[in-house]
Amino acid sequence: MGITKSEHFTDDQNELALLAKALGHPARIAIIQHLIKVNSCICGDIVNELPLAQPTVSQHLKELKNAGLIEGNFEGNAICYCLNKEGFDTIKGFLQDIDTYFDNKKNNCC
Amino acid sequence: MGITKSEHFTDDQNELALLAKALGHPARIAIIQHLIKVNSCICGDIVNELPLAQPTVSQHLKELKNAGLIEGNFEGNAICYCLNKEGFDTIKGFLQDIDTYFDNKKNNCC
DNA sequence: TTTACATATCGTAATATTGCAATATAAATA
DNA sequence: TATTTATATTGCAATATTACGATATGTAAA
Repeated sequence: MGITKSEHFTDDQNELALLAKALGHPARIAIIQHLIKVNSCICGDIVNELPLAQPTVSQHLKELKNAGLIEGNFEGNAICYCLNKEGFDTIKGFLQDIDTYFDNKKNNCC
Repeated sequence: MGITKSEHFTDDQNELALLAKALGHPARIAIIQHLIKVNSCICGDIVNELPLAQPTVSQHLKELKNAGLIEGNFEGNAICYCLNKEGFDTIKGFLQDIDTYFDNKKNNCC
């Protein structure tokens, strides 16, 4: 079907899945890694960093923005992109739960 | 197209994207949260925990396994599922890079 | 060796995603 | 205002994902 039965899951589960899904493409990972690498916001010219056409990059940026992982603000002629801490904090919370699992796991059948 | 241009990205980027993609569905988040909640491995009966048909759950488990996020071993009649630390450690490494970004960010235009 | 139970695979329909050319929009500058 | 530059939107083709019924496979116990 291709349609996800979101209504059967909790808001928490759906939000985490949306965040993870937004990270689930190498172009979007590359965008985020580039932001990390320059250690700053990127004001314009993110298209030339990626091996994809401009409309495709625009679409990936939109998905990251919709998921709440990046922010984009007009800076003169261009748009300034930054990572959005909130989105990543949600993922971090999930990974902390996983750490707890490994710290406390009772049964080691695997 | 629906086809990802993996060959244009690094192995690192492709691997992270695959891991994130595997987490990018609420059913798969639910499976992992259930493993966390029971604080142990789950030997059988994971189908009844989810609002999806058995073949669908089997498919989701397969994707989590392929991504390296869970492990499954035969335990008598059933299969025992556990979280796989390695996969999650890769994601944690990525999030640590993001922490570094927020700690050191030079330019605060956003 | 049947039977029962758990899980995997196949086949298929519905929908989503990816990518890009063409085009539109928006802001700065000449 | 016209031009340039940066980004977004539209429309579409190719491919991927999701879901499940039907069925196969594998394991343990009767």
